[in-house]
Amino acid sequence: MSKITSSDVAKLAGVSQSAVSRVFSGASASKATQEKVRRAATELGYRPNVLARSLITGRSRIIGLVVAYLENPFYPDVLERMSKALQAEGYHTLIFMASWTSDVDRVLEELLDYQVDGIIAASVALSDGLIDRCRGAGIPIVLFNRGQEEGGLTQVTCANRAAGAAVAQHLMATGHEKIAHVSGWEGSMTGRDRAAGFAEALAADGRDLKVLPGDYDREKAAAAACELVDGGADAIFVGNDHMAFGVIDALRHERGIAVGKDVSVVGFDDVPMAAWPSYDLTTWQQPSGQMVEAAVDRMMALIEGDASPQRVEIEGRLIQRGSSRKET
Amino acid sequence: MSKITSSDVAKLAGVSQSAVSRVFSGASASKATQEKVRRAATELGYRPNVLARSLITGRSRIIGLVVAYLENPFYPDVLERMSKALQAEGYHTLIFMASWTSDVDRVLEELLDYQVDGIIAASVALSDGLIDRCRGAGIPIVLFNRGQEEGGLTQVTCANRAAGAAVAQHLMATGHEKIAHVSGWEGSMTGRDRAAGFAEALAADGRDLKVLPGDYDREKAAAAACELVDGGADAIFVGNDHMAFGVIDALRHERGIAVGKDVSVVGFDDVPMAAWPSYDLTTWQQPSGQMVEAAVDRMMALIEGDASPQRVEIEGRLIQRGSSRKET
DNA sequence: GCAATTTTTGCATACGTTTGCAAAATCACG
DNA sequence: CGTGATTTTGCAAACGTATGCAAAAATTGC
Repeated sequence: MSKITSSDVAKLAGVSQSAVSRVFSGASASKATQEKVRRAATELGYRPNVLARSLITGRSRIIGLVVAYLENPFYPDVLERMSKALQAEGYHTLIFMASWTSDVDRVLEELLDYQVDGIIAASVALSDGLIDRCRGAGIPIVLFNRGQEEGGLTQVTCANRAAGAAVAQHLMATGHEKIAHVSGWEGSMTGRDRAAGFAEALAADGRDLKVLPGDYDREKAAAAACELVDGGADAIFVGNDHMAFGVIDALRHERGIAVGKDVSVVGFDDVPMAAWPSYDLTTWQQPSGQMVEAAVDRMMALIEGDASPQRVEIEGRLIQRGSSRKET
Repeated sequence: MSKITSSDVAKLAGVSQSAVSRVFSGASASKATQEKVRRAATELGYRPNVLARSLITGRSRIIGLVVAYLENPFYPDVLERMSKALQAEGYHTLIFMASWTSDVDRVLEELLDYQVDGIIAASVALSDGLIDRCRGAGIPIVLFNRGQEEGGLTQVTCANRAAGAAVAQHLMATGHEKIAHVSGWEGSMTGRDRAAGFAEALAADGRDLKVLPGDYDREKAAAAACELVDGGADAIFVGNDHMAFGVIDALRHERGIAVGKDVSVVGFDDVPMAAWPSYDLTTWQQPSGQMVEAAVDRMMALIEGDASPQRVEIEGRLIQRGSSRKET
């Protein structure tokens, strides 16, 4: 049973505890002591206690990552990238599942108890009270793939509005007549922006648009799509890939529709599965790598203190595949 | 800028700092002080500093979760459940990505630096040195969905051998002649057990078996399956669902094979996607809920100290769907 | 080889809690 | 109301580290 402390190492190395601390925290120390301390440390198997260190430095090198649901494969991908990117910066990830059932606030309070150096909220809305609290405690927040009007928070998203518009342009250019939309969740700005951009572009061409809510739910989206097609739609823009797969399955297997011929389906995200031949989904690519990079970069800047809240928008691009008609 | 400590609360409440501590750590305190302290605490917005508490109690209420890759949708599901289950027990999850590129050991050392109360390793092998180290430090380890001969560790897996055998029985009973297997990774006991059980059951019936390695990689598995089918196979058992989807896609779109008629494909895991009509995959169900429950339960017992290493095997069952022939 | 300067070192304190101990307060009960 | 038993309370010492400060050692210039 071991609890090796810096004092133990100090004793063995014949130096003071402070010397050991200095060697491991990278402060100045002579070659001689460096050597002695390192030797003693490896002999005893000593490693500094991060918690004790945090207590005194006031920085835990822990980032709290709040994520709502991992059913949509976009988020596991983001989680993996995020965790690795933070690891590379010497930070670690304390993860919190904020299923819309449990209230986010209580969960976030617990996060704060761990003295996290920052919070990244992926696809989760934060209450104003919480935001104030974090600001008071000097804990930076970065919103990932979710915008929020209030709070003046740093946020990293795709250029959703422009993307929605671009998808609309594409569908019009490829000769679709009755264009419809299965939207995300009304409470998410991300979803609203996509829908708004899409609607604007159609309106600019004098077309009207039928929208049904999908709420990021596969089944609900599938049902909505069926209803839209029954109403004569020949193109459906779906709020994300995860729903789009459900839509394709339903159209194909419940309605017997040839997706990509009779009806075009376009998704959003470009998760790996979108490239699989069974779906071959035309979709707007959200470059998760770039987005994660930006989020981590902003977080680091905020922690260093030399940054003010900022809205980062990553472009992305349309990936044309077989689920949508190519020619007019 | 706030850093409200128990002393601040004590001052406001007119009691000693220890009194505050006692109220928040659930020790005995009179109704009167309870009241005074709580009032003062909420007024100041005080919450105990978990790190400081951990330093003295020696328990961080953090569990380190090591996970290799989230590409296989089985793991996001597990991660979500695990994190929630631990949250419910008052623990939190520090996540570590151990991509086979970065060496697991270094990553785990960092985990230990955070004084985690336990480590759950999902689908990751631990070096003997690491295991000794953890045992020395009294940190319990639970292996999830991965066995390990050595080390005498607690592990939670599916009854892989029996499951493999059952799949073989099923394929024989439904009249398949040339049965083949795309295996997982040789380095994983989980994969080896499934393959072994499968092979044994076939051998018991006097049949031989062609096996090609899939290494849990979608593309590699797809190529292997094509090769097997070219060699005349009429049934393929694939080491997990994630690979099976690749296999189905390849057979269907590259070879033009009617999966479920010409060739049967059986997977392992029963991830949600397996039920989607585009794949409709016959597969062995690993009850992730039960497995997570067992893993967390074992972990709690180990932390309490009243448990010895144990191997838990969850049964699971075959889910018959359209990717395999039903009748003989 | 000596004074002036720089680097290295140890001492002591602080970080925000929990907890053993003994004193103080409260309670039960004749 | 007094005595003994019980509960509540404050004091002070931990937990394992970082760091300001002053003393000691090493380095430099001449």
